[in-house]
Amino acid sequence: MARPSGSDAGVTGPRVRAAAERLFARHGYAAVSMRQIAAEVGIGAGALYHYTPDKQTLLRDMMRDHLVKLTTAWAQTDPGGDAVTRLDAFARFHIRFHLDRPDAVFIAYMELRSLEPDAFAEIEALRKTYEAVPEALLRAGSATGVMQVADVKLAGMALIAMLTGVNTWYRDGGRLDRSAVEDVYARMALGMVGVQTVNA
Amino acid sequence: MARPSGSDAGVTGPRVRAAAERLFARHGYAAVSMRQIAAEVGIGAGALYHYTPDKQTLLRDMMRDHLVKLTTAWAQTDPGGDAVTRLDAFARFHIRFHLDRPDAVFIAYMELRSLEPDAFAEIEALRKTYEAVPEALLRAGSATGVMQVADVKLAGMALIAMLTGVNTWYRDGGRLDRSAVEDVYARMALGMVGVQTVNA
DNA sequence: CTTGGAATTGAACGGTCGTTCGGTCTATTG
DNA sequence: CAATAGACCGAACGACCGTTCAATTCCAAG
Repeated sequence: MARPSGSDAGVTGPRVRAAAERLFARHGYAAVSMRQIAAEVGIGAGALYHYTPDKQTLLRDMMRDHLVKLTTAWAQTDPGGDAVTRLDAFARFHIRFHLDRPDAVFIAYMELRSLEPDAFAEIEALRKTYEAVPEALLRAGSATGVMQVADVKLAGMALIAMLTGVNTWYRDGGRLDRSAVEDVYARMALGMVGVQTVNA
Repeated sequence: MARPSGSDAGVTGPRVRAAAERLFARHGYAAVSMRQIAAEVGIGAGALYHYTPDKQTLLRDMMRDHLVKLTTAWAQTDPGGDAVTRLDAFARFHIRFHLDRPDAVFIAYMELRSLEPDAFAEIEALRKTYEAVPEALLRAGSATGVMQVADVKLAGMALIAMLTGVNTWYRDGGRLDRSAVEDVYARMALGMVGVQTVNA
């Protein structure tokens, strides 16, 4: 037998990427076999090669897609205006975006080491593009004196690490919902750079 | 041939653990073979089994050692006294301890998924023990009113994520040395919970 | 100087890996 | 209704996996 009824590249392609994302996030790139991905989709291992030239490209494409979406989504969300408003918006955006796609986030952070040199360089550049966002924002707030930032670069890294950390513990249906978490973190983010907020 | 001259379990054992730690951190547990570890130590793969019953135990022991050392080291560093002093000390301690053993830290954070259920439960419990440290500390500062903490649990997680994040970018010989990094982060940690520090 | 245990080798086990490919069937096009 | 394009199967490739084990050699104790 071959080519079973109902087969359709337009459907199978996305399912391959989705299955790979789930499995890579759960078990790690190296620990997941092409046969496992294929089984999840319900096809033979050989058929995967209609959708990706190899396993490495599957990973690379998934990381690039995530990072490109991340930066373009912020560009569309950035409210502009004063630095405090923008920082508040950034903190909330980052948490929301990351909580919406935990698997992609996990992979983008943890599988950098699984990338071969070319792919690593590409992905690393995209990551740095996003890291420049809070940095520019803090620099602006620092320049106008509304924020007290001892070191813009460090504060930017600290901010991202703090916000991304939400993904390690947040679970839907827990004590706080997403918007409550956003509130608490936005306030801490502002406090971190010396902006006091009302309502203790 | 067998048993070459100079062989010594007292020397080889630690070298096996060190090689495994380096390789697991660099490439991930699943991506490292017993043969690679053995080659790094300069012995055959079979000889590894004099030092560990299996690969999984190698990982488990390494994670347990790290987390036990982490909590006992804080117990010996905790200055006691008021919450602000202790939080400052905690931030500095966490950064220093983590920068001193980046491989062990990386593994403890990233290879939880590589642990089989029993091992996972043990390691997870140790991790929670340490996470309770900043939480208790923030609760104390919040109770006396010297800190403004909207949510103790979240602030504790945010603090740890922020501090651990230093490991992702810090390199010796960079723009700032360790104590300068400690200064900046300790200040941000205090700001995060509403404690303003002098000297903007 | 002998002897026994410890450290190690290297071959071997069954299994899985990523990837290739010839053949086969289905859906679509003309 | 015939032909073509392409989705898929399943077997096969060589390589490597974690682990075991008999054989071998070295070191230390008596």
